[in-house]
Amino acid sequence: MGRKKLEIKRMENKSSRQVTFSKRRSGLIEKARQLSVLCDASVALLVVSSSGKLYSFSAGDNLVRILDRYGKQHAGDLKALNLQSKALSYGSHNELLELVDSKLVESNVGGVSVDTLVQLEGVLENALSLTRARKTELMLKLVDSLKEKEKLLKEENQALAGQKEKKNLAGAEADNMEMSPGQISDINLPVPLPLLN
Amino acid sequence: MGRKKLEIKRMENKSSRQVTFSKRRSGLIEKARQLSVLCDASVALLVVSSSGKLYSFSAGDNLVRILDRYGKQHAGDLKALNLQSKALSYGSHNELLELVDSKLVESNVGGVSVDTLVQLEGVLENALSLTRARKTELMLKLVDSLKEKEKLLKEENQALAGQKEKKNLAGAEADNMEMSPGQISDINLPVPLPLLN
DNA sequence: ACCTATTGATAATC
DNA sequence: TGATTATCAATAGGT
Repeated sequence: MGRKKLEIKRMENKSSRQVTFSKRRSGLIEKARQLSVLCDASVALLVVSSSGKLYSFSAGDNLVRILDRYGKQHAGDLKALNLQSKALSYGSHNELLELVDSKLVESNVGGVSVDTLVQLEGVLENALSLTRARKTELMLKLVDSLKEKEKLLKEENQALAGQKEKKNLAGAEADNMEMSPGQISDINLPVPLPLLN
Repeated sequence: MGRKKLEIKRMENKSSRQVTFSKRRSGLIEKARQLSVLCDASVALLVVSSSGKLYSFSAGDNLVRILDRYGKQHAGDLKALNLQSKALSYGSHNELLELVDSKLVESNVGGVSVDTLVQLEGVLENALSLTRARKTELMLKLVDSLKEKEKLLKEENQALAGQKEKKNLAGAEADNMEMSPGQISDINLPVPLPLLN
């Protein structure tokens, strides 16, 4: 559609190519918007120019959420491309993110209230803290039970060694552990770790 | 374009909405393809129908690679806003949010989008995930070392008990632990926990 | 950026 | 769905 029929192949003239890129990109975005509105759909559009500049657009839903949905349906593909970690970081706490996103969408029209975001951050962090705390608590129980067991075993061990000494007059070679309980405690993980690095 | 001018608003008739969805989706994809070929660009397109079905298309490059480029580009935005380092450092969320706030006010209309903030959420979550993962890893090491120690103690214990039996002909009352290793393993915390509840 | 001759996309219909 | 076609919309080339 234009003054001349245009073959669909790479335009050789650089300037007209740029002009066409700009025009058609706008047109594409408008079409995407219309599709979204008319048909109640969500559309995400990413365009990378030959010079590497990125243009993104979304309608009907937040772009990140659309990408996330794609990520969920193609976890295998992502894994193959070593992007799994990203997918997982979104996926595992997906519930929360969706909550956050919905709240964001809620307060979208009047401009996003930072106060709302602060509140959401709080909620998110709270939830994560809760999870961490719970996990830590349970793991600490595990560790405690193991230490307790170790203690009992050592006591029994010593008792047996004592008996052995009484009954058997030969020397004993017990207590030959490489790690003392003190050393083990020093591995000490429950301490907050530096974030990333 | 069609027999009648069509207002761009949600089509009420369900069946015609579906037909239009299908047609316009095809048209949009064709436009995307043309843009890619004519202008030597890469295009990624994700469409989610109102029923939740996902359609994806890409031209000029692999879809996942385009999405990945988006992720990197976005990371760049955050970095440009000097948020990345702060987000990754250990500072309080309030501090970070105040920074976000000020940046938002600064570049009010043109710059920072909700998408960016959502991405920020992702960064924070990622960081927290990493911390949790590291903590878990170290705690697992602790647990492993304790289990190893337990195993050694038990072995020694049994050896001593065996010696005791040999030397001392009376019966033995060893192995009287309340928790078997199996029971302890069942506490099993390293498994991802449900978020909130 | 703006203009318009033209081509392209598509709404209604079958 | 798929095909047809009267119309509307996008845009190529020019200014």
